[in-house]
Amino acid sequence: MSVDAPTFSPLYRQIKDLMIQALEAGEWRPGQLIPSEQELAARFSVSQGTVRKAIDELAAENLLVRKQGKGTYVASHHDPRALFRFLRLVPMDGDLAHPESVPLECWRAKAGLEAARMLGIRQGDLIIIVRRILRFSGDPVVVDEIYLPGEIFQGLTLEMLQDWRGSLYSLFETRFGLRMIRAQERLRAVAADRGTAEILKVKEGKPLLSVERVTYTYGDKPVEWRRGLYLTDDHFYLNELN
Amino acid sequence: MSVDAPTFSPLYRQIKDLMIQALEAGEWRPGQLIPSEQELAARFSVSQGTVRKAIDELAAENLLVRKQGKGTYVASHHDPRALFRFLRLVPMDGDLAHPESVPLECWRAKAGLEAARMLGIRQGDLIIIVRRILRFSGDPVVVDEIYLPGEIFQGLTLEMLQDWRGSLYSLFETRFGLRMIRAQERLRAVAADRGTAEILKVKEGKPLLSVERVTYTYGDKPVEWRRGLYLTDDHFYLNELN
DNA sequence: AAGTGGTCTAGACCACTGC
DNA sequence: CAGTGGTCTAGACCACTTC
Repeated sequence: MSVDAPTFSPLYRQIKDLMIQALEAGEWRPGQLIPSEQELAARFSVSQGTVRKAIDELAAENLLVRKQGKGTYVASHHDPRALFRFLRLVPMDGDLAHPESVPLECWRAKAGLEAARMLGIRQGDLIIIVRRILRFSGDPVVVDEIYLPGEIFQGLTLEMLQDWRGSLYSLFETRFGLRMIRAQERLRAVAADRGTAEILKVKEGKPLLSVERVTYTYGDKPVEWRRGLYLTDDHFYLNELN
Repeated sequence: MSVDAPTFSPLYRQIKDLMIQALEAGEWRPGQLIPSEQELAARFSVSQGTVRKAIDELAAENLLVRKQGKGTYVASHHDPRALFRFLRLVPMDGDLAHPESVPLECWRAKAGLEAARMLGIRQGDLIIIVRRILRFSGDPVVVDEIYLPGEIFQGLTLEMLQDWRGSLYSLFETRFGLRMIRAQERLRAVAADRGTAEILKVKEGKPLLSVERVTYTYGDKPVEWRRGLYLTDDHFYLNELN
């Protein structure tokens, strides 16, 4: 009853893997221009069309960004368009104001059973926990609790978070060389506990949208686990089903 | 300050549009095999590679399904894999039992302001409303209220819904020739009202996940508006962010 | 004008399916 | 074996950006 391993890997996929290695190794950094298709074709000794197909897939996975006439760039969370790739919360009245992140706390702890499982580390390993709120045009709408593996995020402090202008992930990218590739979210409806209710200025028991997210970097390695509680009176979570 | 219309449309995209027309006109029906790439290349007087790129995009949009060695098929909601394309609710304990749909009511009404706006019809136009529940291994988990334009769904009855084995969309496909292409969902957390609470066997005020969905057919035409209330004690809404 | 990605073609060969 | 989609190549030309 053994299942055969895939016995055939097309050339363009091998090239793609080589390019992922180059990205992972930091040879090409976020925001930078990578070599032209012609150069890559020469480097890997394949035709331009083959490199092209590899880049096509990497662009579809949001690892690279093509710009006609200019070249191909490594995707970066500094790009303002990247912000809403993971944040699906939208104001009900087309108000496009960017949310403002307000870090509240940042402390060290030992990983419990659940955090360890979600982050792929051992129970008892050092983790860093961040609490922050997200405000839309001044009003607190989201309370986030973010669990990070201590090994990767050594040196992260509340000050660092508070001083940073930009998204969390753009900070992670520049300070820790971490690229967030994809994420998985599990949504449920829950009742607001006392503390959360106070922060969001609602009554205890208020229905909130609970969003648990595990975020992965290269090689499907989990590097962030967070739980957000969203107040959905004036906002909703928008999801496109294709 | 005028914005230029896209002044250039590549050949493969024109071919793609022609193929969408063939799908829309019913020349190729769900589940059927379409002509081979060679035949299509001859029919449209382009190279196979150009047809290929058109099909690539249609396959990426889930309108077509390629099967190596066999040919290219028109996607169908009869395909069991299609079921979970739109239903993102997953049991917390990897229980893969398929949900069971239980239609409760089906009646005619005139479209109110909101239904008319969502369905792109005029206020007062005939609509059909369906109420049903979804059960996972016997337990009611979802209450759906579904609004359909009367013009398209003439003749839909509760009996028809109850007799049907399979998903709603597969019924719509065979009985009304309607292909659901994509959908948009807006999620919020709400408190259970009296009636819903009774059906789901929970207390009034229980936090529920409200899922509003607008579903589109060819040409981005909305043809269904539904609101579901999901009980998320033993299930969650799973979303992949890529 | 030079360099980039984007399109289009034609042909060869590979992998998979069904007869 | 023939027919299908899948891969790979080489070359020509187009559209966009920059100098």
